[in-house]
Amino acid sequence: MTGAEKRRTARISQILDAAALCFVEMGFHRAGMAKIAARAKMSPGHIYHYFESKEAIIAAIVDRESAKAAERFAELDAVDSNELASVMTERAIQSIEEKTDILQSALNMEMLAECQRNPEIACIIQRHDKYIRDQLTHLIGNKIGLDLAEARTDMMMVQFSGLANRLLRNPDMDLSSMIALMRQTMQSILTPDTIGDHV
Amino acid sequence: MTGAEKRRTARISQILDAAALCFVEMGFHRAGMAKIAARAKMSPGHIYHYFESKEAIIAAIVDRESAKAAERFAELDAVDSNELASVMTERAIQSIEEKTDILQSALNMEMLAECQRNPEIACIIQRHDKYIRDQLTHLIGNKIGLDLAEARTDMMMVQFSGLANRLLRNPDMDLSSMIALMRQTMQSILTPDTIGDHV
DNA sequence: TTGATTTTAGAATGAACGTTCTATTTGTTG
DNA sequence: CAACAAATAGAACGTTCATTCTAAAATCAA
Repeated sequence: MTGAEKRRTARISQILDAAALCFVEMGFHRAGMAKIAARAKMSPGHIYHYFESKEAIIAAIVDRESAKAAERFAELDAVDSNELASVMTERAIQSIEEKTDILQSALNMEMLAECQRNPEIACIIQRHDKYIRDQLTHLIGNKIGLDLAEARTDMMMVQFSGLANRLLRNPDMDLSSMIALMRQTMQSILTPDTIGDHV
Repeated sequence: MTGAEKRRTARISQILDAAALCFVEMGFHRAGMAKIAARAKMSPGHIYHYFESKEAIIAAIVDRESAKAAERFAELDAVDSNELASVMTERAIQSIEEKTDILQSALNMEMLAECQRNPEIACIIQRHDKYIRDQLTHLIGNKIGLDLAEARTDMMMVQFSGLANRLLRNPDMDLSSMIALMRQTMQSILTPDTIGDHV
């Protein structure tokens, strides 16, 4: 990578990092380019050498955040088949405990709200969602070897997003009982004969 | 109710209805007062005779939409105890099938995004969430008479919000299999001995 | 009907915002 | 080092937006 290319990717990271912070704090449409630029330590005008518009920055953020989530699922492919079910369960619990994921949740809601009126954003989100779903279905069906892998995947994904949603609506909720609930539900989803054959 | 009072409440409804439509289509912060006023068939300035600011309109919308959701749960109090479990299940499925709830989802996401930076909105949402949760816990614990009512309530609420979330992320999803999944999960939640005693 | 009060319209205001433009600095290359 | 290209700053522009202000229309009371 040449010096120019290095600088370019560094600047783009600066912009995306700054934008992500601003978006979490103020939302996509109240975060101004001036604020983003100040945080990225460059002039507003300079941002336009790397991004065509503010919309392009939003799209890039959505893509990056979705890709992050997808990557974490992809890591599970390397886990041993016998341990996979318990590793997935622990990962799920871990994501509840980590405070950092609340920031992620903030962006998630912003993204979901946005994808209902911005087709480009909707497309990005759907692409990553499909990737995660395919990945999980493969893990559950082929590696763990359970039947009805798609139904189990959907249950799991409902569980994940539902939990994030509830933590936003009720931030004072008792985390430990939520974790117990999540552990049990995950085990139930990843156990044979739990799901009826009428699905 | 005097003529003046009638007119007043009519105008307020006009404004809230118009605002709700605008907010669904463009989001809280891109929907301009001019658009809302045009849709409510009055001048922008006139809106300020009924609402102190745009923020106040947002708060009123959040309150109204949350109250609508809470009301639908309150209706279940009148249902016969023996039928309650199946009525709740059918209600859940119905809410998946109704296309109108997608509009509701749009507003929900907007509201959840907003409540992360607007404490007043957060307060409104938390109040209604607590009301719904208490209501459900009462129904499950006292009317149906199941143990571990709080845990079952939380599972149910996770399920609900999770499903709405997933339908946004993957609008082409097969509804009938989702409904089958929901029916089974609801039955599982509302059946004794489903939940382990370590919760 | 007349006077008073409320309701309504619509233009005016001032701030904020996304974007563009011009100029300056920095870095690279022959 | 000189000359050119890329990077960067920051002011300027045009627009949009929430809000305010002024005045007209409508309603009501007596």
